[in-house]
Amino acid sequence: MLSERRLQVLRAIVQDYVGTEEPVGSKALTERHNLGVSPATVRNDMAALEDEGYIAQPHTSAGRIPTDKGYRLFVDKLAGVKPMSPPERRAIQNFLEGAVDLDDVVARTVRLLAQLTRQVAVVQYPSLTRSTVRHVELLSLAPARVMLVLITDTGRVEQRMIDCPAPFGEASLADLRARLNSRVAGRRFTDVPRLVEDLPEAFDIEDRGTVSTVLSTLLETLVEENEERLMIGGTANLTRFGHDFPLTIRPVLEALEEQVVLLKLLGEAKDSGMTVRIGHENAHEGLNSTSVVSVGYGSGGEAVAKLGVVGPTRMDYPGTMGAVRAVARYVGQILAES
Amino acid sequence: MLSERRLQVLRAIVQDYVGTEEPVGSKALTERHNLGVSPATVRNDMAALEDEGYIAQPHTSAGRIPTDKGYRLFVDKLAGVKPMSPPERRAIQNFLEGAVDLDDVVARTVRLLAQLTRQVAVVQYPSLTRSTVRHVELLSLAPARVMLVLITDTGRVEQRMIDCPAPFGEASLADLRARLNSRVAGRRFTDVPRLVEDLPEAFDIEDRGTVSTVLSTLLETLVEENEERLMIGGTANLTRFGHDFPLTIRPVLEALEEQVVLLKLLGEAKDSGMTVRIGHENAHEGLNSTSVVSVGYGSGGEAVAKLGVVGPTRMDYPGTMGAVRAVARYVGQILAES
DNA sequence: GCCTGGCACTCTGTCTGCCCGAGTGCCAGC
DNA sequence: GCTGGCACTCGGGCAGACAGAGTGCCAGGC
Repeated sequence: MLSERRLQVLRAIVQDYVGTEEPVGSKALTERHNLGVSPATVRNDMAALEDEGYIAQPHTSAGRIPTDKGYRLFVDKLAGVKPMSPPERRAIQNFLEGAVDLDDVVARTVRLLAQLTRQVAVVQYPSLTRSTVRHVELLSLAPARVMLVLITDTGRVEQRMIDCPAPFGEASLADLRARLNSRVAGRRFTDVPRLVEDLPEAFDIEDRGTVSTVLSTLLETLVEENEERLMIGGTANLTRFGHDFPLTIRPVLEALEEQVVLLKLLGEAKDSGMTVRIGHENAHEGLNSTSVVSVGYGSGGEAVAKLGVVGPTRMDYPGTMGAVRAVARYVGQILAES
Repeated sequence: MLSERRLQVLRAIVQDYVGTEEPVGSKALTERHNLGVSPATVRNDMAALEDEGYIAQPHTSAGRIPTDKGYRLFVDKLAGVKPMSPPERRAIQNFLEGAVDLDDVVARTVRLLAQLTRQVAVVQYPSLTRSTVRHVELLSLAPARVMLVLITDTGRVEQRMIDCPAPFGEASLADLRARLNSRVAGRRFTDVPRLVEDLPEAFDIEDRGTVSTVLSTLLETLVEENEERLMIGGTANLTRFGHDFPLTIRPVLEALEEQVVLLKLLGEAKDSGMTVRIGHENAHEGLNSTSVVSVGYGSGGEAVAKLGVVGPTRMDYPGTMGAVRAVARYVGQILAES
């Protein structure tokens, strides 16, 4: 177990390193922090911290930098979440309130997060699987061609073109539309399959094929995972990464281009509360020198999607966590209102 | 006027520099290209080319590199467009044909372009202003709340929430929906305002307010320019830019994040034919050391949007132009089919 | 027992001087 | 107008020296 002072030393090292980007030595530490002890004592503490694996030396006779394990301890025990100041909160709220539609909400959220944290922001679109159906619309485009439009409570709209096995009259279509909506409107996606199961039986035999086709398209749309879109922004902030660029930045950019990777990344995060993955805790190799701070957000009490930021392990964790949490909260509010 | 051989020398310089990324000297040139003259002669030609501003020396006693003006001449006079090979064409077609909806078409196009050219790809969504209306749907969500869904011939769907000034019956809504569609379905966006102008007059006095509100929302949606979305990809290719990164890459990343900048960039390109903007020809400062190759694409003979790539001025112009042209052509085909 | 000041040691980053190679410009000759 | 030759310039790479920062350890003091 580490003594109180050693934890303080670790905290000081993390804070200084995050600020200066340079390995921090014992002398500088005592000068900048009121530890009440001399550099020599701090050196002893540092040696202990190094033995435990919390900090490391890039090379002999350099200062120390925190390891992933050190950051982990810092985040878990030594630092809280820095709340946003009232003016900041107001700015966030104002900025998000100007949004005109869902795309805009997401786009604004990305910008905001990127600006506040000066890092790369990732925002997942409110997910279909968690939300409820507001309305299903069926449009006849041709005798045997129907367009399905699904509107969700988060304001998202999905459309699918359907080629029917047989021509389908306008009356039958209206009938199907009415029955469908009375059953699924306001229901959660996960309940829909059960609710429409027996629907084909209510129709004439010659229409059943089409009804089934429409229903299965609807169900596909509901579960379609590749439709989990997301938006990223602030990649220019990657240039602040370190001085040894190309090698560091390239794999990160590559990872960010792969929506699949990002979705998995956000998916791995806890559903509730904030998740911080530090360095090698990230499964994806390209992100081994980054940390990901993510949190769920949603219109009700429930999270419908996640958002977060990707930055160097050497990041301002309290500030970043504060910003992420605040943004998630306000986005949730905006979604609930609209 | 430059002699034939001097043009050949310029062409050789561009080709070598693009290949090696290093200033090219007279000796290397004569070795790699069959110019039929000695290095000394080439040196004289180089001096002339430098006087004219086509090439430059990074410093005394280094080889020469092309200037923007040199690339311009190269693109205009010295190089053609390198056609894709049949296998490449087939690969492009196969890859694009797998797309399931418009989003997917655009996403695949971006990936494809980025991979083929190994540069940053930018694809504009088929623009609303050029296309036609397939269907307008109105849904009553609450007594005084209507959702407008606009479906375009390119498969794009836009939705807007409308708060009505007065409650609006289901019958009136159906009436409006029918009248609206009979007038605008299949028509170009630009014609819509004229076509719906007198529509409110057909309704009872108490409904006119709502009808007008709906119509104006529709018109807004049609012209809404900020809805000109685009997608980019291949930013990881920026890391191949040069060895002096941070300074070069940062402004480019920043420019790429600004949709407005990119839209303007594509907007500046000619409507037909391929546009190549080299280095300082780009209005945006951050892109002064990049070239942009763009071209319009569309489902019919007409361009509905643009796509292109952004790369270092030192790029393989013939190859890039070939890839951009080929992709645009096939995307056009895919859009026409769906 | 813990903290402290002092001292020797190590390593990095930087600066200097040096040399080599690549490339040029120019000139005289064919 | 082309060519070979020659002197000149400049950047890159390498070795050595040096200053600065930081450490580890030890003996002494509270």
